This record gives sequence, structure tokens and C-alpha cells, in this order.
Amino acid sequence: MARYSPEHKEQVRARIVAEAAQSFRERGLDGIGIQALMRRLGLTHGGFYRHFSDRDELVVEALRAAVQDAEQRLYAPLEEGGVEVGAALPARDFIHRYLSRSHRDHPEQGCPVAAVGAEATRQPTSVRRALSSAALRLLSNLGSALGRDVDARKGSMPDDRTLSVACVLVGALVLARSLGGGEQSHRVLVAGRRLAEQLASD
Amino acid sequence: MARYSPEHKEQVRARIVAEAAQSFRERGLDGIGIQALMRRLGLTHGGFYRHFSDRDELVVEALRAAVQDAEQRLYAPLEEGGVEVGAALPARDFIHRYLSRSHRDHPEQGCPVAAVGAEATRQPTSVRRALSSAALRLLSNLGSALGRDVDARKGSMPDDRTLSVACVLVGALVLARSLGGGEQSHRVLVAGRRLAEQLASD
DNA sequence: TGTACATCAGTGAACGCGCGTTCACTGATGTAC
DNA sequence: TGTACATCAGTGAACGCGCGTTCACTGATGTAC
Repeated sequence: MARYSPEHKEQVRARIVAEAAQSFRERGLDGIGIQALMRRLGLTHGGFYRHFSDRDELVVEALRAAVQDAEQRLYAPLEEGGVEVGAALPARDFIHRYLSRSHRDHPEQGCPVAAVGAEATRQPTSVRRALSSAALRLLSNLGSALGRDVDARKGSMPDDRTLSVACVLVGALVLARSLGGGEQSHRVLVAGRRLAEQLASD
Repeated sequence: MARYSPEHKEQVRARIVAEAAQSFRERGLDGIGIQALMRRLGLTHGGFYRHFSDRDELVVEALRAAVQDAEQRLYAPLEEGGVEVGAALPARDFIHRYLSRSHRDHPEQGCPVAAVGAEATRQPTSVRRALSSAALRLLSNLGSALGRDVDARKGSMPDDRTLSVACVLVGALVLARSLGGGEQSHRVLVAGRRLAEQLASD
């Protein structure tokens, strides 16, 4: 067992991060352990520390990966011809993907801010910073979709309209999840969509 | 040790529930154990099962208590003369209390939907139901504050304006907590307040 | 080309710890006589 | 009023379990000669 091809190690590391990015959104940042995580990948827990110095380091990386994953699914335009990606989605499409039933029912593939943002206050500093930059990235993407391209990560500020739409998106999703999957929950999604679209088109 | 006054048992039970209602909002529904909780009250863990059949029963009760606690602090009018309580707060005051820095910084005394609503998808049925009724109660209170007195708990539906304001409140709080306590976080609170007030006064 | 050695990703036992839950127990009070 | 007994909230040891982390190890491959 060992001495694999040069790329092997980074591939395994990437698999750990990807699995964690899913599991943490599904079960919360404290909801899955290293042993269970490694077992899911067909590995044993001891090897984990060849890749990460401790659990928090994985949480930070997994949050970064979750942001990218959510961007792919919610923000990136549909690929046409199977190749190109790049331009921003229209705000309307982003809003509809964000406040869809499938996003509500699959937090493990969705926005990390809605899934674990409320856990920020009980996390160590490194994790809080990662959550904060996840939120800023959401604002930045949303700003682009609204045609207000401001790079929030660099400290510049998203405009008020972007902030407003972001509140509606996150709030509607958290409320809809709190309400379960029934009719009231769906009404929240629909009301959130309508309001977000209206704000986006002002 | 035992055979206290008749009210003693229910007082202890109430203390357990109150402590849990705080701790669960502060640390998440899985964030504090029975031993730690009982220790905080100066009791030992064994006695817990004289009051509850299992941990989930406590979670359900604690969520109910958290709703009442949050209502007291966010929704109940200031007592005048130190006695009376009853009438609804104006929507504007409710919005400003909900999107205050102190609510952002003290989830343990605040809205349980914002604090633990995102955990709904990973809880057993009994807890999911309790979270759902917490959310409905938030909608109901907000409906009253907006002058749309609809008892959401009985299955009747909150109107769209109430749903919209609720999305803004919950989303702004979760976003502000994700962003930490800095300037961006405060801007989210301010933007949320402005939007919520505007929607409330339409 | 063949042999000796170094590397290091992954293994799995072990550490101390806290979890939810059970249970034999203690001992102050209430009730029966 | 005095004594014997029942009650039952609270105690603390114990159960099996999973946690994060450490560590001696294995063994396939790469490098040195």
C-alpha cells in the first residue's frame, strides 16, 4: 500500500475535501467525524493526517469547496455545446435556482451560507473567516448576476440592492427548510422568488 | 436528597428546559449533551430521566420554550408601569429588535428559526415538527405586528407580505451572523431593516 | 541490469474523552397505624 | 403523638459507542550504486 503515482495524493485529498463539502452541508459542521468520512471513501481514518494537520483545516477547505460547488450548480450558466462556461447568469435564473424545491431539499449540494451560516457564532476563528468569505462570495456572485459587479472579497462593498436580494434568498431558504417540505414551505419559496425578482428588476 | 415540595419537580424540569432552550440556540441542537447541561444546573445526569423519556423530548420542549423566550424579548411590548403585557408591538419596533446588533450577537436569547432552522433537514420527525411550528409562530407574530392577524398555527396561511418580511428578517440575521461582527455584517442588518420596513409600510 | 535502501500513503490499534442511557442506591419527606 | 414504612428526586458508576489524534507498522515504488 503506497507510493502511488505523483498525482495520487492530491486526488485523494481532493476526494476527502469533496466528500466533506457535501457531508458538512448535509449534517452540519460537527455532524460527521473523520472516521465516518474516511470510511465513506473506502479509506481508514489514520491516513487523514497525511493530508490535513487537524479537523478544522478540513472544515475550512471544505467550505471553500462547497462555495465552488454551489457556484457551479446555482450560478454558472448552463453549458451550451457541452464546453463553455464563464458569463454570468441572468439574475432571474439565479433566483429561481436558489429558491427551487430541489435546492431546499438538497442542502448538501447547495449554498453553504444557508446550510451552515448560523453555526458561525460557535466556530473557531479560522472557520468563521471561511464562512465570512463564503457569504461575501455569495454577495459578489449575486452582485454580478444583478449587473453590479463588485468584488466583495477584496473589501469593496456590495450595493444595497444586492444585500436586499441576498437577505431574501437566504431567509426564504432557511424558512422553507424550517417549515419542512409541505405547502407552507413552498409558499415561502414562491413569495421569496417574487420579492427577489421584483427587487432585482427595480 | 429527595421528596421535595410538590412544585419542586416541575420547577427543576422548567430549569432544565430553560437552560436547554438557551444552550441549543447557542451551540446547536447537537451542541450540548445531557451531562454538561445538568452540570450547569448543579445536578447530575442520572436524574435527567426522571423528567424526560429521552433527549429528543427535551429538544422538542426546549424549542417550544425558545419560541416563548424569543417572543418575550423580540415581540412583547415594553411593560409600562411594570405590569401589563398583551398588545402587539408596532411592526417597526419588532423589525428593529429582530435586526439589532444585540440579536445578531446573542443567538442564545433570540429567534430559534434563525439559530437552528437550518438544522431541520437533519433532525428526527418530532424535532422537525417542533421547528416547523416555531417557524409558523414567527410568521403568526409577524402577521400580527403587520396588522394581519392570522393564526398560522391553525393551518390558515400568512399573507404574502408577512412571508416577504419574514424572509428578509431571517435572511439578514443569518447573513449578518455568517459575516461575523464587522462592518459588512452591520450593513446587512441596516439594509435588511430598511427593506423590511418598506415592505411593512406598503 | 541487479541489488540495497529510502520514501511515504495508507493501516489499524490505542490514548483519553464525552456521548445517551440504565440502574442499584440514598435519604428526606409523606402517609398509615 | 410516636413509630414503621412507602415514595421518588436525585446520585454516580457503568454499558457500549464514536470522537480527534497519535503512532509503530506495511509494502509498493523510486533512487543510488
